[in-house]
Amino acid sequence: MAHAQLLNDRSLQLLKTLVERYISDGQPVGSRVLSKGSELNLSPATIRNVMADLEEMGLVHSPHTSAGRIPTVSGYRMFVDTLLTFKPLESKDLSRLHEGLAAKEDNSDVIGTASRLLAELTQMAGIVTLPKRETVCLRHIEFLPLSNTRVLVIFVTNEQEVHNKIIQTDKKFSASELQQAANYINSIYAGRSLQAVREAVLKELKEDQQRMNQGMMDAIKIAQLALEPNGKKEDYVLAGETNLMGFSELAGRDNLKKLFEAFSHKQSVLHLLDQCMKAQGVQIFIGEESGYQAFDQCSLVTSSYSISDEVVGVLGVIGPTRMAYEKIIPFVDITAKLLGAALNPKAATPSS
Amino acid sequence: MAHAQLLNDRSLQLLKTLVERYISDGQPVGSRVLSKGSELNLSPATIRNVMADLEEMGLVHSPHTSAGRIPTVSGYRMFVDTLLTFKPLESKDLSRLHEGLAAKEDNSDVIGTASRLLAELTQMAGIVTLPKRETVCLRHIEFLPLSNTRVLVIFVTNEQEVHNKIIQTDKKFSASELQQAANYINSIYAGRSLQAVREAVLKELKEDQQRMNQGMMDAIKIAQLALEPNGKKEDYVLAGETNLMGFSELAGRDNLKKLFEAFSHKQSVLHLLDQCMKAQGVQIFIGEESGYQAFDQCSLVTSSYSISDEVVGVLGVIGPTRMAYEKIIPFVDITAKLLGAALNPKAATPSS
DNA sequence: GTTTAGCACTCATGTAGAAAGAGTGCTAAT
DNA sequence: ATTAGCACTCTTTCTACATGAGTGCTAAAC
Repeated sequence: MAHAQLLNDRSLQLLKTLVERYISDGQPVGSRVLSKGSELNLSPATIRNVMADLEEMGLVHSPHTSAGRIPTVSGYRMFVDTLLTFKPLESKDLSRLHEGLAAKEDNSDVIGTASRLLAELTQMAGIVTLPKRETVCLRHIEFLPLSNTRVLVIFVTNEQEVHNKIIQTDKKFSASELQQAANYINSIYAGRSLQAVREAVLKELKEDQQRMNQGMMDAIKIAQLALEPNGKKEDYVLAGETNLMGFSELAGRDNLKKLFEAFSHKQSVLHLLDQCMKAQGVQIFIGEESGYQAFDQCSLVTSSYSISDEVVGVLGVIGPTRMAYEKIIPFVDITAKLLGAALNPKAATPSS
Repeated sequence: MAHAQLLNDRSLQLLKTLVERYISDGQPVGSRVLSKGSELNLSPATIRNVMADLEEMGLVHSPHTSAGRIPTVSGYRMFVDTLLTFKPLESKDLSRLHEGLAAKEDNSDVIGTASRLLAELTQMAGIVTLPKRETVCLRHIEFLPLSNTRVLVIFVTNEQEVHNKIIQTDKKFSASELQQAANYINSIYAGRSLQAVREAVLKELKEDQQRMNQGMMDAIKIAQLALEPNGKKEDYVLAGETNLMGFSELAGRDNLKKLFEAFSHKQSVLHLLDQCMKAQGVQIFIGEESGYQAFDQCSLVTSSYSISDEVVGVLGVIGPTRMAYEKIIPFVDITAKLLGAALNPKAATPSS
């Protein structure tokens, strides 16, 4: 029977124009407009037949009997995967990006800027995870005594990232003892990766206790506490959430509320972004595909970004499923590349 | 004529019950319910007369001819200023507060906790500014060379607050030169207030150039750059914004959007909070009183909080004008006191 | 066999009017 | 000064009905 080739070129062509139309108008699209709006010269009746097929295959669906069709998640998926024809970035957007993400000497808030640019230029929400390098170099470490056995640890990594934490030591140390310990650690381990330092310290603790004097022992013990993996506080910078409040399709019920709650809990969002990090290049979650109810009405277009070929973070755009994928996808792609470039240390050549 | 004593006790009593009623029900309240709901045994007709008076005075207003009355901003103002009978905190709220704001050894995120507690227990949005002390003590300072003439400055203030910034120096310094400079500054200025250090450094620069050697000169110059007032980055922690999305009175039009945009710009909010800081004790902005359009539909109940009698920040609650002031006001008041106590350094007595 | 015209049918949307309900303002009686 | 009574206004809700968009199906046309 005729069902043998349901998914022929013509159906796909029609699906494509349907999705495009729905994205631009936001209204269910009927056979009439589709008949006029497509290259194919087909009558509405024929279109209706095709539509029935598409609906049977779950690519399209009707809110009610006498409305047009709107794409389902699978419909969108097929659209972005195989039918999409990308549109190049508008040059004004491109120049805004270049201007905002130019590699700067002063380490101003590039991540924040990227997020804001994503939001501003797409009129949706922008999101950028903080870069997290696997290999973090210890540059310098410092211990300061606080009350009792508490010690304030400050350490600098990767040339200019400052971290600090408070640890509890076994016994009370004086300022000068701590100073000595820090000197010891700095002299031996500065320049090596945190990971390596951690391992070396643990090894020292286990094996070589005999041949060390008390000062070295103390230093090693303190360092061990100080460099304990830090319950990795990943984080992201969100911008333009308010843009999402303009979309009527999100406004319904407490959709918007759920979404914003997800934003402030961060947990699930981070998990979602983590998945995107694994995949090289642009990654897209449409509606329920994300697996998080709060995002049911949203699509997420992301791309990982890299510093000197090492993937260190993810950035993307959050908006209604009905978004202009053909523009957004290249946009996110380029932004990721520019951000990577802006963060690249070798780009810190003297300028101006 | 009778108008001579428009604002007698009875009118005020009626205004009070009207506001209370409107706050609890959210519906315009008419003469009938007011007649039954008040101690005074008055007929609806009498009430209507009083209402007409109150309306004439701008304390109350009618959405349309045949609806009841709702309080105007002035009405609310009169209510909170002179009519309000506070309700004590519910004991479970109180214990939640104590539990969350107990003075802790580890400097966990007390500010964030306070904000979240405010939000959670009031079911509105909580806001807390970061504490900003006038007298900040320099504890320790450190300089690290970066590329070229850039230097990473790390300084610790008030026992355990770590700050860092990057400065541009005139000439390139080696690590050991910087180390010396830091030692010099630490040995002379540690323990004194930042303000004092800044002044002393400037004075040295102007006057005593002769009697110093090159190392001291360098140290002073670097310190001067490092301690330049830092374009004060005041900030606040907001929590539970999403609670605001539940209130229908805020949802109308793009009210909510404006409000959230204000939250993310921070500027105007900070200015508003600054005003609250000046006034000791609880401060209230009702609706338009704030002067910011975004807050037109909101009320803001704040209180400054202090560390050892020095006002260092503001905290508060943001919600619809129709909020339960009689509970919120004492609540904010107590929270401010508890937060102050939790931040008090002398509370860091050894425990557990 | 595919495409199309025609037609009955469904369903959302919009309009109009009627009835109900709530609350007021005013007047006159208490 | 207070209150009962009453006419009036305005919102809300419901029904009925028309409109229009879009469909599914069938039978004719290509």
